[in-house]
Amino acid sequence: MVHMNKRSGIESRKRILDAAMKVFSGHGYAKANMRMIAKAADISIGGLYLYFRNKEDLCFTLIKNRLDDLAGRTREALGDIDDPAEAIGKFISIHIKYVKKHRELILVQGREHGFAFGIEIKKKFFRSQRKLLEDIIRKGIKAGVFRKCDVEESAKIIFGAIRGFVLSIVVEPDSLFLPEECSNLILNGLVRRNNK
Amino acid sequence: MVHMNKRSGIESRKRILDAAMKVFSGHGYAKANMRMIAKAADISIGGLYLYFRNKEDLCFTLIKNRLDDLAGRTREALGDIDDPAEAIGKFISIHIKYVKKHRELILVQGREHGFAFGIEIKKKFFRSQRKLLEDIIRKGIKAGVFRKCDVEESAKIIFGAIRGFVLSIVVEPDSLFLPEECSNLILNGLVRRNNK
DNA sequence: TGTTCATGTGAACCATTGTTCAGTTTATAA
DNA sequence: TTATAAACTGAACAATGGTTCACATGAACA
Repeated sequence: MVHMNKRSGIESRKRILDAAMKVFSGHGYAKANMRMIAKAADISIGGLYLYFRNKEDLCFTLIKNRLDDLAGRTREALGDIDDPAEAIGKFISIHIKYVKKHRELILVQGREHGFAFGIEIKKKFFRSQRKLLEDIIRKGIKAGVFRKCDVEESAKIIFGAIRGFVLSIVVEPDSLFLPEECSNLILNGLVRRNNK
Repeated sequence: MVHMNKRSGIESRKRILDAAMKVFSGHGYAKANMRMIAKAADISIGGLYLYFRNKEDLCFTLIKNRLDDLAGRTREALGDIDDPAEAIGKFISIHIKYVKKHRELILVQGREHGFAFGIEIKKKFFRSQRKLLEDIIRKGIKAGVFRKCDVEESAKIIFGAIRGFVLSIVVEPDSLFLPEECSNLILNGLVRRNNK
């Protein structure tokens, strides 16, 4: 056995995160174990604990990174859009595209294992995303584009629907869920318009 | 210790299912263990295995029962509704109400533990529910009430949205998600109608 | 009374797994 | 070369938990 130890700490940490991502994704939190992650990261079991307090901390870090990333991308993308309808469409498409790219980790977050870990961080994320939606809706109503409605409740419902799209894509990766179709439904509904 | 054994088998099976429901609901699949279920069902650990092959089989039976029940209720409720818009509303409200009643078990199904158990049964359930939606949409288009659209894709999206409502309610039981508001969005969309 | 069998028991088995810690290795600098 | 500390190792520990099995119980019946 070749000894490959003595690498830079920062690099090892990254390797562990990458490996953990793969292992958690492939097996889920409960069935993934530290030995698998250690092997995948080409480090010893004990080595893992140099960089993460425990299994939970490791998974938590993974989730937090992803959520922060998505939140940042969303804010950024919405920055230069004025049309509320277009903003809603963008909001939806960002989320759908993000899922298709990071399907694996979302599988892990699901409901996996006992309860509440990372629940706080997730709730915070959801709240901030909903706030963005609320801003768009308020703007849309003020501009006369959207119908008058309870802004908070609507944002909650729309974000709920998006969560459903995300979940469906995660569970059935082959299903289409074209962003345009999804936002078309949210924007225009199922009922036929008079002027068409 | 009083010996309470020698009860009818069928009754014991029911007691076990009730107990399992409570325990799985309260702790999730992974953290629930056979000892807890045995105690809650007032039976011995070994006794559990007289009625269910293993932990998975026990949980699977629970889920299957619930899904069959919901599928039956849906079919029944939609039977005597002709108006497509009303049918969509009913479909949504049935699901939302069902979740609020059986929140616990849905928590268990989530994504819990490794992979695929009960996945087949769930997929079958989803397929059949989507079929119901497709029928409603097709009828609505034919009647000129709904806009022309890809029926299958629309059903998938709407069912996806409903899944999101369900998930949101499960995770945040306090949130409202009024059925009327939800179907209003699905039916009419966010954008303001001309005639209003 | 004695036999049968469905029903029930729970200690014990065994595999798994998160975590620790006493010790090893190597880069760096004095 | 030697000392120091950061990086790393993996056997061992301790707890958990699904499952089994040899045995017990009691209702029904001959």
